[in-house]
Amino acid sequence: MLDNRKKQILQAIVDNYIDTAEPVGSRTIEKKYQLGLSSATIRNEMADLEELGYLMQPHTSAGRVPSLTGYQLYVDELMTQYSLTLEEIGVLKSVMEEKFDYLEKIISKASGIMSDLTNYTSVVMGPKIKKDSIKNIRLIPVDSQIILAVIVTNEGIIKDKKIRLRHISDFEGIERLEKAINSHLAGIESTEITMDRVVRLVNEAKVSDDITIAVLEFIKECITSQSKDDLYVNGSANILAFPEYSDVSKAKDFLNFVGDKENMMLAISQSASEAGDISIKIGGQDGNADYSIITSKYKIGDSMEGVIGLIGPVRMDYKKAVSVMKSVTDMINNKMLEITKKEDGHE
Amino acid sequence: MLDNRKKQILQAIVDNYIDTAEPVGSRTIEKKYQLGLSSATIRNEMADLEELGYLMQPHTSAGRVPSLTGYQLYVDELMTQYSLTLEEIGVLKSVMEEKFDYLEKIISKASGIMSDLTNYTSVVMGPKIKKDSIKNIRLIPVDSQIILAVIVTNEGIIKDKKIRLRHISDFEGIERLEKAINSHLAGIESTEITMDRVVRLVNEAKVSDDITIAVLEFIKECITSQSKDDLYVNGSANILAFPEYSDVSKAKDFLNFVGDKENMMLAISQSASEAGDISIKIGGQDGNADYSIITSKYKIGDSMEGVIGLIGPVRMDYKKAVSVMKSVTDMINNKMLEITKKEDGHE
DNA sequence: ATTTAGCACTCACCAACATCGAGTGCTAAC
DNA sequence: GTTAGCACTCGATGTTGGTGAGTGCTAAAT
Repeated sequence: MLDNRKKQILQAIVDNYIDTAEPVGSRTIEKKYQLGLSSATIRNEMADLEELGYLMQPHTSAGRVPSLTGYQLYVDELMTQYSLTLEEIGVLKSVMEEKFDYLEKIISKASGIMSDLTNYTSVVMGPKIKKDSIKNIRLIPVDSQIILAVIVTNEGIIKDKKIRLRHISDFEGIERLEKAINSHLAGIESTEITMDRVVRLVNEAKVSDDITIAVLEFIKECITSQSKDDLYVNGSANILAFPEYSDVSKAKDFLNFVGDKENMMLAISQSASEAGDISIKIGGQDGNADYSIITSKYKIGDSMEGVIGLIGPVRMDYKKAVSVMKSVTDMINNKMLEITKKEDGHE
Repeated sequence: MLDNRKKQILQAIVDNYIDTAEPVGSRTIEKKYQLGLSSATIRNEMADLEELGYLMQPHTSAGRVPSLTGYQLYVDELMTQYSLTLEEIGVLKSVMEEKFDYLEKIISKASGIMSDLTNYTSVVMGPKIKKDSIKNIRLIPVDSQIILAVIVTNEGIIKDKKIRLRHISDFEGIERLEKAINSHLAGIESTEITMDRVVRLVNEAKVSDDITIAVLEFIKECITSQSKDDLYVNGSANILAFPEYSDVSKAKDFLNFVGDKENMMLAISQSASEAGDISIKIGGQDGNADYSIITSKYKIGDSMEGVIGLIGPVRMDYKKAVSVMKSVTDMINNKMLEITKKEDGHE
């Protein structure tokens, strides 16, 4: 479709624009990137690229700026690899050497690292538990009103939640419910939590509905990972460093977007679900969006998976972002392995 | 010290400046506030007020702006009461009617409401548990590596934490530890958690040090309220709406300040501890601060207390902020009463 | 048939300059 | 003690012309 020379030029333009945030002109390309072409030729090619929709001109006598399609082509075909600097590797290493006990700490640290290294806004979604890897569920009455529900996965990760009820008296019932849930659990899907199944459970456990429903809600939450508490956002103030957000109202929009956790979870999980390992969503596709979202899935053994993401201006350093994200994903995987391995060694 | 007329004029100036964010001149005061004085007289008084240190002039031919001491006098003596509008009362009412099960939900909702109503950044610190109101502590091993530690207060509020250890085998030891802690608990102070005490506990429980230390750490956290998870910050993007933060670098400083939870907890608890019910800290006193912090304590029965706060530009609508804060504090108290009453009815 | 040099043209950006007006301080009259 | 009047200050706003980076086009060079 696009001949080689056009691609080279497009790549140079995108690279340069990502770097400088300024429309790039033909002379800049001629001097900075030795393509063996005169500015006039580049000029002609640029006119072509504009006609094809890969470039845009803010005004007649300005340089060119990549269009969304331009960025798309860039991330799909043109983008080169970025290698982390020694310093960056150092930061990652130092984190690798820290001891982590809990999933949450790793997750939140990962988010911090990502935003530190990229200066973009990072977001990490706590893992959802895969249906078939729940080792067991415990229901512990701690008070006359509160049950602590705990899910333990095969990998030894636990999630817990307090369930508050009007009054608990039927302790044996809760025990029966615990048993009933554990035995019916194998391979439960969130969509399979139907009234039917609930009725059967209630019958078996002979415990009041409200307890059962609350517990099942919790399980569903773990499977679909829809808890706001599991979302870690970092470095949203970074956005202000980018000239495209020196307009305060734009910055405000952005911060409101990133601050709204529901919204954010939706955006992240949508973006992630559509693609495989790493997905890049270039601004404006949601209609309301002036920024790009890069997401990557991480896995904890076979039992859990979650998503990490970076959000920044459309003029984002995609190659750096992608490479940092890969490293962080690896880091999470390794650190989790460490935690879960520890247990295996002992049992 | 200050005669009445000077106070009136100072009040008018502060009120107006809070409203408009613009230096206020003598003519404005003459027209907007009927003090029965000509602009010339007001001018003279303003010159006096400036000499006394209550006002400042950005430049020779501009109006006057309150100085920090000016604000201080204003909040101490001059500030009138603000009554919430019907609309604002409506918002609060609608929240009052919602059902809340959990402390955390109320807390986080309260934070949201506060920032919505004032357009400032709100922060709510989860309550710390008073030492003498811990009903009991439970240690529940849920896995070969994890103990769930749960504190239940007299009011029926619970806090819990996962404690991960290398390997747990000594289940009886944990039970002994639980008993030992519960019996030694009466009147424990965070400062009293010394090596000494730990040793004694370990001796009594005959369980390994690391478990004991981890559990005591958790208790300490609950007593001193030093958990980052219990801090809810809302509406930090609001700051961008204020002209004093249209300078992006200032806005960035602010957002970084508010985003740093450790920092924030320190600032809030310092501010709150110094005064009684409501404390107003006017910018700059920390050296690094360009903004004001208003804090108010809330209580849950006799067993817990926490802090809510508002952070905004020095030119803050103090009267509104204070009144909203009072209402929200009341709301928290009432809602908590509801939750804890529920239990009393049953027991 | 490309590529390139050359040139006229466009347009954002900036500095210099003038203008405006809100606000002051001071003096003199009330 | 208060106020009217006036000269003065100084930031904000608007205008103007120059500058330079960049373009598109044409004609010469390869």
